[in-house]
Amino acid sequence: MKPTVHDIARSAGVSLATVDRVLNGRPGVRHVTRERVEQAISSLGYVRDVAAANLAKGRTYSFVFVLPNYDNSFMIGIRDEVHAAISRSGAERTQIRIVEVPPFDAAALADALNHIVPDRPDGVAFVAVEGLEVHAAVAGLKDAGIAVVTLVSDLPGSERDHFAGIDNHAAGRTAANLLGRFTGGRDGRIAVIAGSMLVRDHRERLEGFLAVMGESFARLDVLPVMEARDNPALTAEVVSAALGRYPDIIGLYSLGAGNRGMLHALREVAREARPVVVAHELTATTRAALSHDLIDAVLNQDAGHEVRSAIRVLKGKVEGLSVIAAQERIRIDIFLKDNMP
Amino acid sequence: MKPTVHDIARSAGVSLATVDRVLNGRPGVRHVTRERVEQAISSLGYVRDVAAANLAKGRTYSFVFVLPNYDNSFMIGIRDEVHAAISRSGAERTQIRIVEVPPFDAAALADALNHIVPDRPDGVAFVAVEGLEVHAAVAGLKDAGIAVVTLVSDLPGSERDHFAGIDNHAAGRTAANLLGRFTGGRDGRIAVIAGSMLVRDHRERLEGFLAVMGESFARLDVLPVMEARDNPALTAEVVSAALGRYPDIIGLYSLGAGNRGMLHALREVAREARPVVVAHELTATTRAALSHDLIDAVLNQDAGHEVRSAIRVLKGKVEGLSVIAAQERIRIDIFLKDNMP
DNA sequence: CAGTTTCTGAGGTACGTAAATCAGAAAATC
DNA sequence: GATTTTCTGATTTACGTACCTCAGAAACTG
Repeated sequence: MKPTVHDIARSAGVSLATVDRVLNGRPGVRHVTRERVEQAISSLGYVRDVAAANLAKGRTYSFVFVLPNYDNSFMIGIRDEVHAAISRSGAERTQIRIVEVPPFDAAALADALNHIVPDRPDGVAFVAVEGLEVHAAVAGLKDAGIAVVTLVSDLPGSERDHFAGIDNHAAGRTAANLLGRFTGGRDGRIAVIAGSMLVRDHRERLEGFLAVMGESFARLDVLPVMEARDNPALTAEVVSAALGRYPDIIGLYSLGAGNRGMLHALREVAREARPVVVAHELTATTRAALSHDLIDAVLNQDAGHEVRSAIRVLKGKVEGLSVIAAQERIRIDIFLKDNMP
Repeated sequence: MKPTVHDIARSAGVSLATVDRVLNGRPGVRHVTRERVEQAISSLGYVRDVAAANLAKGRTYSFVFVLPNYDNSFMIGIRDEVHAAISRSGAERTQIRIVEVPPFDAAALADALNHIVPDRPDGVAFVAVEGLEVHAAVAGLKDAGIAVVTLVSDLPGSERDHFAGIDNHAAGRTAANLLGRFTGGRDGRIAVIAGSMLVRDHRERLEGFLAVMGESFARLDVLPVMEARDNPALTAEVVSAALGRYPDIIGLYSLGAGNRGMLHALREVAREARPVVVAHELTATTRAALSHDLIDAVLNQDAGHEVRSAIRVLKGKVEGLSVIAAQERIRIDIFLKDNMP
């Protein structure tokens, strides 16, 4: 059956201690001996029994999740999922801590990350905000040998090990494709409402959206993006104003988290005059709007999947294991009212 | 830190052996003592360390996957995923065996399931075909204490523990919704091509499709479903004939696995006269067709997710553990050319 | 060649649980 | 009251790995 360290020791003609030294990269093994052991390992197809190893080590992985204390439904969902993971953590030999930081604040985020280093956790997951200080903080974490994963929002060019989130550019393209087709050949204007162009996700979504609009739906006239900082009242106002000013708005793309406000504005429009609406993130709000035909499609990233994936990847990094790539790719879910989960 | 059996023994004032008897339902414990131990377990919040337990037991889970030797891309994908799981199984204390059966053959499937019982595996996953003998076979497996999961195609009303697959009714509804909207207000006919109405998945998809077509898109005239047993040549012929006979076909729903044949027929139609096409399962074929605008949307069930989910659920059943419901729900993925993974 | 350093082997303990054996206590039976 | 049965406790071994100590061998150093 499955070969053990004992089998390797016997096969290589060395003692168990030497095998252990080779396996765990400890010093005190001559080069030739090390090679003999490695030869035996690969020829027997030995794989370390992670469960037994963890038991022996008594190791519990310690991870820190740095999350913005931003109270939109999606971020609340992320926090809930982390808490769910924490409640399961007993059985999974993981200890997870949440650190909250103010949203959209690179300095505060970098500060929080820097403060984590002395605790020497095994891994850190955080929602990235762009900024040189954040890049530096990531480098600091990596220098301390801490695994780093970005969550929801990425930090390309940094030393992070992995990004657990969606391709926002592709999400924007998908939104454009849906909106273009759902408007069904009619001409008209398209309004885009965003939170802030300072946030990478929103910017990327817009880029993708505009690209496809230009390529495939030239008949549609995309209005300049409206930024309303995901604030419900402001969003409602801005959307209302746009709909009033341009009666030929036949499509609306809400790429941020301002859905509540947007819906408020939409309800004031007569049913048959309502534009086609594509929004992001399946929450109680968007779910209800989907079933009442106020929103036509919702693009979603599965918060549970993202959080679980981040944890799996962190564990994998710590153990030096490979991950199942397909399992860790976060999909851009499209929900119509008929395929809501 | 995490309480162990030793802590419980101490807290309940009994020996380790007694705790073990209670934990593993072994006889030889007085009622009052058992209660004292259970009290200690719940008050300390003890959870058994599954890794340590498996190590001690030396247990390896043995599962059997019963799959049709049906060579469409999707089933090949399922088999590949099972093989991938097998190759990982060393590290996961699982031993997985594949049994192949002829497709759409209830008697052969039941026979295969019955033959598995004497091997006494811990769990069985199979692609269901309807039939009384299959229900009986499932009952036989359950009587033998074997966990049973249906994969891709369900067997409602049977004693199976879980279904790892999508809601095909909802998939059909989603297809109708997409097709209805993508045809953009135009009138015309819709053609539906299926494998066989004898297969539950196909039947359910059609039901859902027709329901939404009737509810929301009365302007579209759905032609009687064409069955071509997922045979490429036959499918091509049937689709070609339909497109020739009804020039006003503006939408096509391929709910089975006959995509290759359907695409062959579609390529003979001038680009601008092509209908809107919704198909199932993201394979190399449909993926290419999506990027070349031959297919407009693909509904997909993630084979990898289904297989991994089936294994997780089987393990959970054997261990008497609960599963993360959200993680085990197989989504109906919608892929446009922009959000293909 | 004695002394030092580097390598290797042997052996043990530990992790948390399962499972077995054996002995003693309590309860039931004769 | 002696015997049997049922319950309970104590103790031990095992699973596969990690990690520690100690001793001795081999290889270098001066």
